[in-house]
Amino acid sequence: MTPIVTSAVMHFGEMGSRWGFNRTVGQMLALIVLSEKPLAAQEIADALNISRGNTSMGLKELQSWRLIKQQSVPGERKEFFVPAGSIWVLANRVFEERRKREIDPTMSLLRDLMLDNPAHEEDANVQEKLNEIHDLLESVTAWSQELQNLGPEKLATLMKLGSGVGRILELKDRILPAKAQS
Amino acid sequence: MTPIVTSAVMHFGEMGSRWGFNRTVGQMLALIVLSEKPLAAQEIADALNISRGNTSMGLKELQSWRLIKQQSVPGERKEFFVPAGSIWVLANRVFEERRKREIDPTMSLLRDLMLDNPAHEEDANVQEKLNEIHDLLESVTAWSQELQNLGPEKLATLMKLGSGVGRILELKDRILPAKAQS
DNA sequence: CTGAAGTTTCAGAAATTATTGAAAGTTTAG
DNA sequence: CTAAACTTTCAATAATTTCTGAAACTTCAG
Repeated sequence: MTPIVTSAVMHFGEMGSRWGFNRTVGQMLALIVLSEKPLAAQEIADALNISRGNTSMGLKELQSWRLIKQQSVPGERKEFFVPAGSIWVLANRVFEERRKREIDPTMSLLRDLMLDNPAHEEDANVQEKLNEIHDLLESVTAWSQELQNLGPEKLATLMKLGSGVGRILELKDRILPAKAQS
Repeated sequence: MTPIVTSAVMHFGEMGSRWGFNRTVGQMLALIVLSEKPLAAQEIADALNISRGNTSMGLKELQSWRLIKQQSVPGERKEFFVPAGSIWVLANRVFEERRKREIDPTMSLLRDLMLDNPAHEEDANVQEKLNEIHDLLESVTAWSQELQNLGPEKLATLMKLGSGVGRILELKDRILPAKAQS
């Protein structure tokens, strides 16, 4: 590993836990993404100085996040690993996976609690608050979906618009009917 | 605590670590948000069955996230705690705080690495990839800023638009000049 | 079928993170 | 100033998470 790669790998390791996986999994991801060629499990273990067993578990986890995929190299017995797609794809996968783990279970619980009939009078207020949280989470997830569907280029266009989005929004009543008309 | 509140508090505890804080901090946040009245530290410790010391640290952390604030109740010696704002405000704070911890350090490192002059030839490719990651993170954070500035009502409007956003985007060249003209 | 090359599993060890509770600190009423 | 009421700190301990490495497993060439 060149010094630059080493820095990046170390950093992704440290950040790993904040991003939802552990140190070694973070390092492994960085290594695989930055590598020019497919990497074998043993190469990864050697580069990062971790046990072969740990490497195997880490690869399994990265696959469960759909961030890497196996690739057979003709003539070679062992399996090699490469990123599951472009940076944009990988970022989307992380988002999606985190949504599944961080938001979906909460939305589900909130829905259930809202259906429970209140056992106490103070529950009315509580349910209202839970409802508010639920709606907010729903909005945010629906929105991030929308952005994902746009793809990176359109996202960039939208970005350049900046606060212009607010302005467009004010105009939408004028625009959309016109569009419907055509 | 009513059964509904208990369920919610427990759930926020379990999710806590995924959201960036630990179990008890998650429980404390839920309790404070769902409570109708300001809560004293001792009440929180009792309700959650945790030590007074742990409570104190948890409150400190919630304050560092700017999710709760202290409130003095006239005639009372002790301090009480209430949410730092509406659900929308709290959600924004969590987003912002997480961005600071999860994205900003990485962007900063990536910028530095991109400035380093490559020691090896294979670094050229690596730097290109790092650059790509950097730009993506930049886009996403700028966008989430934008959404935060819009506020909840406009976000809702935008939401209803759904995939219409894509369509509007196609029209923007027609719209924005018109706007500039007026 | 055999064994070499490779991978996965998992019990225990190591490392990290969270929690307690007692001691030290702070604030205020009197 | 003193003492009661309350809060914070932090060393020790408990709980949790991660990592290792040896054993079990799989695959395939010969």
